[in-house]
Amino acid sequence: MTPDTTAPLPPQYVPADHEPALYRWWLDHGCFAADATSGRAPYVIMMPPPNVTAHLHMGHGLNNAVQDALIRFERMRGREALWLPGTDHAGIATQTVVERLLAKEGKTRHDLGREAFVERVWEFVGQTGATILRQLETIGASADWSRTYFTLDPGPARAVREAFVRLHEKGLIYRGLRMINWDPVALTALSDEEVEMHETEGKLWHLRYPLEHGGHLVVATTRPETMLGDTGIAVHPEDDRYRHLVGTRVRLPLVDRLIPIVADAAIDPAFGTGAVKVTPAHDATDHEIGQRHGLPVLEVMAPDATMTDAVPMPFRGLDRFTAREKVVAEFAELGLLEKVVPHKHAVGRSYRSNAVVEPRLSEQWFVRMRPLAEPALEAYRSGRLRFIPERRGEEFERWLVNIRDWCISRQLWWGHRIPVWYADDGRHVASREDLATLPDGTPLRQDEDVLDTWFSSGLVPFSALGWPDRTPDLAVFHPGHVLVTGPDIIFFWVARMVMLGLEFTGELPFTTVYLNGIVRDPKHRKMSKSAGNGIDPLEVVPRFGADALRYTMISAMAAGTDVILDPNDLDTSFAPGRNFANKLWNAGRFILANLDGPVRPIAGRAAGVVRREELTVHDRWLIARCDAVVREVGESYAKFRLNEAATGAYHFLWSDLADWYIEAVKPRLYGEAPGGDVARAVLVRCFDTALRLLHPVMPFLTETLWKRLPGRDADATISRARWPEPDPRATDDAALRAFALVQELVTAVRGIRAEYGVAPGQAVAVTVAPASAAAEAAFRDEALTIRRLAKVSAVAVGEAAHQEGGHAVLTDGTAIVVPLGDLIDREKECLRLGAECERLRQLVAAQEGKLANEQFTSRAPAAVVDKEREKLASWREQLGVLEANRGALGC
RNA sequence: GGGCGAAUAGCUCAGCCGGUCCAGAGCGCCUGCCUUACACGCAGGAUGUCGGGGGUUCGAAUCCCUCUUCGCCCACCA
Repeated sequence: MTPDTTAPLPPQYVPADHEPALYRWWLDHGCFAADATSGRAPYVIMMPPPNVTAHLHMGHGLNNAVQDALIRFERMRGREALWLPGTDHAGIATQTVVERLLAKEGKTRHDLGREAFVERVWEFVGQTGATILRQLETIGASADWSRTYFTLDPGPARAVREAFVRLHEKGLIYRGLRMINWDPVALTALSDEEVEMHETEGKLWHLRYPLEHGGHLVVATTRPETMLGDTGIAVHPEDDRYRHLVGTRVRLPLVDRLIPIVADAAIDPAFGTGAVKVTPAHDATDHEIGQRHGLPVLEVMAPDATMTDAVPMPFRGLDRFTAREKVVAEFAELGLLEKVVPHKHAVGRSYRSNAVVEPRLSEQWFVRMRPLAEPALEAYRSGRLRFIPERRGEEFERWLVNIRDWCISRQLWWGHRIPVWYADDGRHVASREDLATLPDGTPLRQDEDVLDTWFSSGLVPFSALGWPDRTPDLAVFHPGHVLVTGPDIIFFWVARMVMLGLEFTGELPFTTVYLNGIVRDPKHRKMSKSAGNGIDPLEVVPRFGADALRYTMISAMAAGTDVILDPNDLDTSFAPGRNFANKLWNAGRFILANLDGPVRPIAGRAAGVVRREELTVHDRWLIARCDAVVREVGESYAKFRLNEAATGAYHFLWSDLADWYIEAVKPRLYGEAPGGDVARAVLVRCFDTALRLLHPVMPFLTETLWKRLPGRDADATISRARWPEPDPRATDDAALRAFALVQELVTAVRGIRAEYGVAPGQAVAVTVAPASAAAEAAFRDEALTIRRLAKVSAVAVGEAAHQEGGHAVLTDGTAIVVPLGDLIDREKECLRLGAECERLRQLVAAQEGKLANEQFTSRAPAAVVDKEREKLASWREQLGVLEANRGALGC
């Protein structure tokens, strides 16, 4: 389908009339497809695969808007741009969601069985995955959908097995009984990163443990229920309070078990009572202490965090928190509860189920991280890998320095099943599918567990391109360039990609990590569906348009800073984008409506090219401004300062082009002044440039308008148009200065008009006393502009001081007066001029002081001093003119 | 307990490897305009001890120290 480029344009931009059709047109014309055979320098961005658990929210909107802006920018710059999209199977998250759905039907996954359950999850992700991709389309994502991957598809799955096997063969993957983080709701092990620490106002219970031979010892604990599993007491070896007790025993209350008191240097004598109960089965530190002293490991808590049969009857089967209360109550009853003190401490919770994580001794698979971390650290420290903003790199570094082994097995059904097979005797015999039977034909049993989702995500920069095969895509599009993601997954994902990429491909998967901010509500809470403060992009796009959404977000976000949006006031939140989109639309509408016939080129050797002599001052000014903006915006994009790029183009379009140039040029377009064809040429050329500069941020609107500019054939697309480059020939300081004076003059007259309440329709006269020949020429050349924009009947050159009227002085010292007859109140005018003189006097005095200071003139750079001298001269000039005026008026 | 960041107009924020900032934007506010592109607009305007204090410097929103208030990350003190 080809968007209709001939239909009349309505005065208000209605995004829904253009965006969906245009997106389809882009797809049909292969605008986003990357070509591995083009030979052009590739530019690759790996899309952080959204979880298939739910629909996208504003955070995704922001993240993908940034990526799309970067990829479109590089595509226009001629790179073979590939934005590789995908979705993540999100093991634990997805399984949790589907289990909740099942729970509503009164079922558990065990009712279905593994195979049927997984089948069910596939159904679910088929729906959400499709929805997510459609959402990305609605915001204009120029991803190469032909290469879309899903982390559980056969390709990535093969990569996962290959990676596992290689790490295993290298001795970097091992299985072992370790203290791990256990989620008692999801019933699975978690990695350290998957545990979120929350500061909690808890309690520290001081419990008396009777000594075997009389008296008692007090221990402090935040988890009294674990005392049922105590197998020792530890004190610091140097602690004089307890030194004599080391080697003796206490009788554990409620359980009636004799346990030894041991000395261990890990104990901090200053904390609590200096005596620590040791529960080797349910605490990491305690486990180490227990090992050092040969204390038994007694499991008192089951995987679901209920108390096991290893505890005495009243506690057996109780939930851990019920057991806690009961233990405390019993201690109180027995007079063994010394005291309870408030205690703030960090409690770990599962990032998916939010359950309080329980340390648990468990047999799991681990990746030995130290050897993988070293090359990653080297890459960062050598500067080959950089972060924006930079300080995020320090977090990355610190994490790698303190890295610990990664628990990668999960007791889930949804995910990549661990590629390990066992014989019946429990021997682990193989890690390759083709060896899934023993030589004698006995079938082997595959490990029941699945891998941490992040194991497969960590491979996507190459697994999505066909690795381990040496595909053409892999050869061309790996390694990639920029990764754009949120700071919350630096460790989960970014670090793993870096380490695994270096390990398996020998290359960094990207060289720049751009961390975008987080979308928050006005109370600075992170937006989320569960908190009820989310904004749905699918609600915003139909109302304001994808371009408005994108512009609003990008312009509001300096690198790495958060974006605040009010979900209760979308009109205000998205006003900047909405208003600007409409402005752009109307500027385009105006320009297109005022074109008749072919438009002459303004540069090059083609026939009919506009000669420099044909250009007016405002023509030259706009061209020079445009060139400056091309320079600034290009640099801003290249430096990832997207907010500066967006707002820079915004001000050029709105202020320079629309407010000044279009207004100045109307008489020529309407045939009331000569040079209409030249005006059209300048207008089209600069508007075209502005559209290109804005295209990465506002793809739909810019394409819609650009297609209608003269000389475009049906298949032309701005998405692959050449990015504007600065043109040295466009530099024109004289024109910039001249038109700036005209602008000053117009603004001054408007100010005087408003000050004296001149009716909007009433023209006034103005007399100017130009401070230089250049100023005089500018006012003469732009007389029509001045007359139109300031509603002036005639611009007279002459002595201004003695005239009655509103006075002003421009920065170059040009005096102006607007005679206003009866409207002028001499007293008021004297006051105005007096105040202005006073302001200038102060500036001049301060500046004179500065320049009289020898320290300044001798130490500051000459350029700075010159600049300050110029300022002083300008202020003196202005002051002199104004004072002369006051004198002449008899103030 | 360590480490880091932020505090600039009523609101949301730019600027911050010192002078081009006599401090900017958007939104909001005030005044006047439906001027044949746009009232999602045009023109004009008001509003800031650049968190407090100290220091370095000829010169500081910008660098250093300190305090206050908010965030974030890391951490096995039970």
